[in-house]
Amino acid sequence: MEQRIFIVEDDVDIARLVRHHLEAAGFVTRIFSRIAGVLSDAQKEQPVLFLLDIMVPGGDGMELCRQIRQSSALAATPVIFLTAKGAEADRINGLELGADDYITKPFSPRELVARVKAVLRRFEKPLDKTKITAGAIEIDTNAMVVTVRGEAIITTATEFRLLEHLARHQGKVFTRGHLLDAVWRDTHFVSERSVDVYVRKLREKVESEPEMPLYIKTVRGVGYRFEVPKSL
Amino acid sequence: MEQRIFIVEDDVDIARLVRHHLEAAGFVTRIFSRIAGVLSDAQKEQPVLFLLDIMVPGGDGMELCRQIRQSSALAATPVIFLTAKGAEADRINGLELGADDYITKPFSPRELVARVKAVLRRFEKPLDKTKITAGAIEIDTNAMVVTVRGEAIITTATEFRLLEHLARHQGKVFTRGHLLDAVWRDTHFVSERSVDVYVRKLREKVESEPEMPLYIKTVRGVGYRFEVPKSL
DNA sequence: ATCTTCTTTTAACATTTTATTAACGATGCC
DNA sequence: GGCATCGTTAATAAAATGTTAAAAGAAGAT
Repeated sequence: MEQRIFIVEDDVDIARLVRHHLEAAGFVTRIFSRIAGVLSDAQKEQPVLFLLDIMVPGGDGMELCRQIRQSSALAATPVIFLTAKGAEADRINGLELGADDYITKPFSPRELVARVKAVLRRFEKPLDKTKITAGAIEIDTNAMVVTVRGEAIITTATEFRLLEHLARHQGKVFTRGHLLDAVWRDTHFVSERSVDVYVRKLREKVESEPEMPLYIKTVRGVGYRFEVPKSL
Repeated sequence: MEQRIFIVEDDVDIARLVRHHLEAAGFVTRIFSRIAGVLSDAQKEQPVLFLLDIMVPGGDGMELCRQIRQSSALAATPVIFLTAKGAEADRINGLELGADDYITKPFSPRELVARVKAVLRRFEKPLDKTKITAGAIEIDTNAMVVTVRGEAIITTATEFRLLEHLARHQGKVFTRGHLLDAVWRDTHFVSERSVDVYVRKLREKVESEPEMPLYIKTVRGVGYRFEVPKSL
């Protein structure tokens, strides 16, 4: 699962250093040396976290943070401030900012990575606490268990997410592209044919006759649709 | 289990930010900008905690705290005061009045969430069931003793907390991150793989066949789930 | 304090499972 | 028929987890 972090920092040396440690920890990073463009790119690339230097040219970090919080697509994305030690740090301490954590320079690589991971952990969405029922299929998102005609079936995490998404929006047709976006973690290098393979796997586990699927229908030229068989 | 927190704070910006961080931490919040209505709504909604600004219009926070303590339905609900910096006197009064903690502004998000969780921990324990039974496993949280198939087993403190947390929420899947947050004291420098090691240790002590665990199941791609074997 | 012992954490390697693609067959549609 | 789309399978690459042991850190005892 690719996790992209946006680093907004004008000091090239610091930015590179931060990038180096975050990438060593498995993150993908993007560096911005000015504020311009950060928001619009973030809408597209959906970073999991922002690391903002408070003193970036072309505006300031706090202002950017406020804008992030006001953008519905990004409001739930955590923000960590990078700040120089001293007086600046005091302002950060204030709640008026909306950052989720702050790191004062100089900082140790270990601490940087630890803080980033800790914040991401806190932001992990709690699993939904719902039961979805569709015909003879029951999906318990809390326990991550699927029951078909009373029997529990075993699914992989991706199969589960795909089934959940289809069943949650039953009746609606999704293109393969939409399913990739909704279900897969990183869609960049994944071919749309993967969806076909997963649909096949789900049909094998969920349908009594995979070749004549009752639940997961294909809509030729478009994609797939989950529906509840009329006979039920 | 949904945990609702009442925020009583007239400064809208602060209230929103507090809400943002608490909700990110998984709590449900309600904001009151005045004291009127807090008590009566609390009777109905049973919040698990109050966050009171000492200086709210329409009365004051201390008075509200006193009323909470006098209401039999709410007397056991913890209260945390939000106070302006340097108001030393307020702290003392607040604690004397029955507040369980106080946070001085400005404060960091991490501190806020940490304090709230700490207070809840303190309050929840005695109220919780002291004995958890799951299949052939018995956990006495009071005595900190675990019994498996009639035999007492010895666990370390961390093992115990992990087992307790899993067993208390049996059937639910937890990510390693959530387990770290819930079970470990300081999560900052701890890798998620530590969870795996502890699961292994618990399986060795709890399962009759650690390689084919019946209680502590792994949910690949997600985390772990505690369940009671069907045969029991 | 110092030493000892127990606990916690990480790091490394082994193992298992899952994700992805590519190739080819089947099917529907004009 | 011919073209595009979908189904199916199996091989391979990639990722997640299991497992162990050793290092680092805490807690207790002397």
